[in-house]
Amino acid sequence: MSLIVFNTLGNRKEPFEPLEEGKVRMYVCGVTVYDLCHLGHARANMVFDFIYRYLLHSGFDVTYVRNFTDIDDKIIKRANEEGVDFRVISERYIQAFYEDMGRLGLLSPTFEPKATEHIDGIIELVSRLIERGHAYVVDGDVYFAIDTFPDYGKLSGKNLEELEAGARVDVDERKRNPLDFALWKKSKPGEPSWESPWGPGRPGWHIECSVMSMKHLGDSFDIHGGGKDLVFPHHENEIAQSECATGKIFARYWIHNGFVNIDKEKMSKSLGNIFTIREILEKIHPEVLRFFFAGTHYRSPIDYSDRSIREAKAGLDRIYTFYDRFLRAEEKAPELKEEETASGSVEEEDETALLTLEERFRAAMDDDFNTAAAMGFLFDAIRRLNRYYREDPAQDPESSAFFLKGGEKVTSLLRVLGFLSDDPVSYFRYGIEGKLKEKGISLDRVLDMVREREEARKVKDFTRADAIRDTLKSWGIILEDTPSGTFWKFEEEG
RNA sequence: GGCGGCAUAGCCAAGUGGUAAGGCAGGGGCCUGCAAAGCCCUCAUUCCCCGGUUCGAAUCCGGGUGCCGCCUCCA
Repeated sequence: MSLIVFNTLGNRKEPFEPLEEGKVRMYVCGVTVYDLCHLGHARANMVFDFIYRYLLHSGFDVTYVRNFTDIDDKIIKRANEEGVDFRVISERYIQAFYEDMGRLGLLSPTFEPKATEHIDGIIELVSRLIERGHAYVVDGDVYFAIDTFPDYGKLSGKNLEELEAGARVDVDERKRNPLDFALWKKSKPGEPSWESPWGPGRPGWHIECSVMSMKHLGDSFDIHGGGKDLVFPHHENEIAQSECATGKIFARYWIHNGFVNIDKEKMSKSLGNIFTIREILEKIHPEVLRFFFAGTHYRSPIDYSDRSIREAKAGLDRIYTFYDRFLRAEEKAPELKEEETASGSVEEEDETALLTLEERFRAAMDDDFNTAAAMGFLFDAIRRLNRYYREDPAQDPESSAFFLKGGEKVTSLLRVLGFLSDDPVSYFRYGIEGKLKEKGISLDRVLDMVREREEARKVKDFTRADAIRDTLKSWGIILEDTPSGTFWKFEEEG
């Protein structure tokens, strides 16, 4: 069993063989920090979080680099609008990025370099490209000459004639080829700039990724990732400039994630359907978003809508209900985990299903990180295990032992994908303050009512108990009576 | 116009040429004071259409149709 990944370079699945055995060097294009992160960023980063976590789980020593583009036109524009230094803008959004990604439960990459911290390296790489005849200086700007790289287009599957014919950009007369791109941009007066052999200026967009990836990962490394939209021109250009500078293969496996659509439409500023991560997290638990993303293969487009989120929440609720049962069982009868399995009360089919669970999970993940299939196996296991759950383990130790042992497996695999970072109670009450406030109800009031209802039930005053339950229901609160007490949570909503 | 991708139940979605995972929603039942949660049963003789290859195709090939993405800053 070994990992297969879909490589955009070549457009097919390939066995994954790292340059150095047991070690993976991975670079993922990060964000340009000029605004808050939206759902699309959430998906891209979540997808690579799944990949990162799975590679770690598979035993690889992973060096994961994700950059910040902290100097570019949009940042400058924003800074001008606010009348502040561009660093004020970039720092602000870098902090916001950390907050958002932290809340999404993403593991931190090994390195998170910033473009402005690598200006020397950028100048050096650009100089080398000029020396080697792959770049030329025009009036303070430096361009990469794509005609000097015969492989140009190999990633995106384009050929030069088509590209030139289809070029819609305004043709800059100073470029030798309309598709030549800027490595270094001369700065206009008042713009942030760094000294360089070609005069004051700043790096072009593509060059920073080549410099930062090679600095941390070497001239050649294993995985380079990003959103599908980066294939052309960004990644194509990175390959051109990197391979021309070093004469070596740049990244070997190119992984690109699909887009997020909103109600079947592309997210765009003009449609006004861009949701920021923090806006979404006001309403829904971060893991609901994680579950939502895990449900679709990373290369496919995914459609965000009230309905799809409601369905994702329902699915994750099921997982957390199971997790809650598992924790309770573990607390009640920890010794059962040590019990020998072979027991008459467990169906052979269920026993087998649990024994092969990890294998099936791995096979799915090994097949180009198929999280959706992996989740399917986990749900199958959860359904089977729920049959063996007993409120009182002492009544049926054999079943309970099976439930506990299976639960341990299932929860550990869920954690591989970044789930179960919360405890069940706080999961089910996520956003409680905001929700109660919206309805003008205090938490104490809810707690009192739940207590009062329990009292009423004890004395079999079911009319009173049901009345209270109905009232709570009208506030969107669902009650669950269990032998160990009454539990309450919010019902599903958008 | 060029390049690429996708079309699987009411919805979401996986699917390695061998006889359609899983989730959500729905229906019936068990459990429950009643519920909720959970469990059981049920829910695509069929995978956009038409041909072909094959003993056998959702999976491969050819031709349609329909969506989508990239080619311009974009995750």
